Amino acid sequence: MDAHHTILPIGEARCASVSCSVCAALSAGTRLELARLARTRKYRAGETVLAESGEISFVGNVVSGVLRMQKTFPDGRQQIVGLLLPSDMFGRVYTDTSPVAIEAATDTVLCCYNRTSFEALLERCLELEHQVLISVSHELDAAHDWMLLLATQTVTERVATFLLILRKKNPRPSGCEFRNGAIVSVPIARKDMAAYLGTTVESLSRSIQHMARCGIVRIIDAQRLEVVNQRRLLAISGHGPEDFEPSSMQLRRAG
Amino acid sequence: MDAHHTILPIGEARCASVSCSVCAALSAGTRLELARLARTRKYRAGETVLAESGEISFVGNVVSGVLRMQKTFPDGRQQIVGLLLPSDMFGRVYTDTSPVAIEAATDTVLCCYNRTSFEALLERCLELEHQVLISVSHELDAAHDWMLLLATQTVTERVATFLLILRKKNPRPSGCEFRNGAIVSVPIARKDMAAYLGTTVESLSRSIQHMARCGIVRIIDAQRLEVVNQRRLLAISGHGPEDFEPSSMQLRRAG
DNA sequence: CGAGCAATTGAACGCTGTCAACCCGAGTGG
DNA sequence: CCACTCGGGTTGACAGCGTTCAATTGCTCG
Repeated sequence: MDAHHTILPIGEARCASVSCSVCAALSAGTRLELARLARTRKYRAGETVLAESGEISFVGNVVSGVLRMQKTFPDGRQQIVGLLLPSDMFGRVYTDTSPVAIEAATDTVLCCYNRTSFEALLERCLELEHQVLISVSHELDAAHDWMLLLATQTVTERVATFLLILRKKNPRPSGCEFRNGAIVSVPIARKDMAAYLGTTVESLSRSIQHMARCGIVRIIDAQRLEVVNQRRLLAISGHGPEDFEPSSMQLRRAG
Repeated sequence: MDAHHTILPIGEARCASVSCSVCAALSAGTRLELARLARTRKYRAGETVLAESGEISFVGNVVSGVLRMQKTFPDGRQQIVGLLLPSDMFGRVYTDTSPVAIEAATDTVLCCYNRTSFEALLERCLELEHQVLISVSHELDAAHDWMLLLATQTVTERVATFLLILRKKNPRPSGCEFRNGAIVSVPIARKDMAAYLGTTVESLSRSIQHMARCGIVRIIDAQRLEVVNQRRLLAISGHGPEDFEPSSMQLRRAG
């Protein structure tokens, strides 16, 4: 209904299929077929990409920005069940309606494929279906991890875990290694962060300020935190160092 | 290491492939190939089927009993991230190690397939990979639903939701329609129920006893509850009637 | 400059986890 | 047959974490 977002033909942003985690593992031929289907869409922060229980007319992957997958209760309570960062796939195949709402948490550029066309391609390309299956499996793993976090950890533990995840995902900016490499940029607002961590903005703020007073992090601004004492951050998170080492991430990539 | 469980050749329990949700959608040919791979395994309550971070040597589906998928923190806190009831699939393809522990919550009979053989079959049978993809997608939906429950609902709300889910899954026993049809059998112990609902046995007990005092349920024994007032149970759960469809009899008074 | 939003801070209440005791049925062994 | 043990389940008292309500600050935008 609302057409605030823009749809561009290919060519504009030259949809970065190569940087999509699913596409990256495909053969050149399949990737070419995918590229033919690709359309770029841009959304402003707050706009809805796919509505909860709404029709899924397209799927795709994030080029830039952040999408949130969220579910809402009849009484209004809502929870973010997943964040989608650049290269992540969104949408669902073989299903008509989306079980979650997908919204732009920031201004966002997406690389989209018409769902039925994508499904048709799936039928022909075994390797593509293969990749999609692996992608959904990883999403399931992430969901299980988050269930553990939501059900057993305190708010401060969750915040610590979230910061470590961000630190793992955001490869340190070019040239930064020691102190500067510990700067974590939070790509979303406190409100979304709270909804993702299953708490409130107030409790979230208290946790962050508390960690700052303890000298664990330093607050540069609302979106940027410097990890001053990573050891204590790890201890607070309740995880072992192995859960956030860059090496463990690369091992999982292989299918 | 522990070989308490028993492995039987086919024929014994005549692995009920037809009652497996994934297998049911397959063609006769594919089903036959699957049946050739099938081996029956039996586990006693408490035994481990697949260890967390352990090798996945086989996959399969539940014939009878209940499996729990659980994750454990370094400090010992643990959370059940999913229950597997008869006809549900367990295990994971294209992955060497299991991200969750899979344990028998009750005495259990499984229908198992060697994982590599199963994967080889997947490569040949598009429809099977198709079904597995759909199965994992549904698991993901369930995980998202549960995240919403864990993060936003109170313990009593979770209990109500859980009972309604059980009521939906367990088709009413033969011949029972009205009052008797409202008897929900809880297939697991309080301890597992608490771990699944992200709470403690004490809080769980209090919630159930409270609902009993309010005349919403009647406690027959620890494993069997009668739903006396389904309307209030639905109201407590925070869901609309549509979320638990088969019980749409409630709305029928108008026509 | 005022409106509006994001973020923070303070105070008080309440849900729920923790610790403890208790009940009860099922084994178990004398 | 009884005493004992053990595990599952229930109940009570209590403290604490976190939500809720409320107020304040700082910033952007019109």
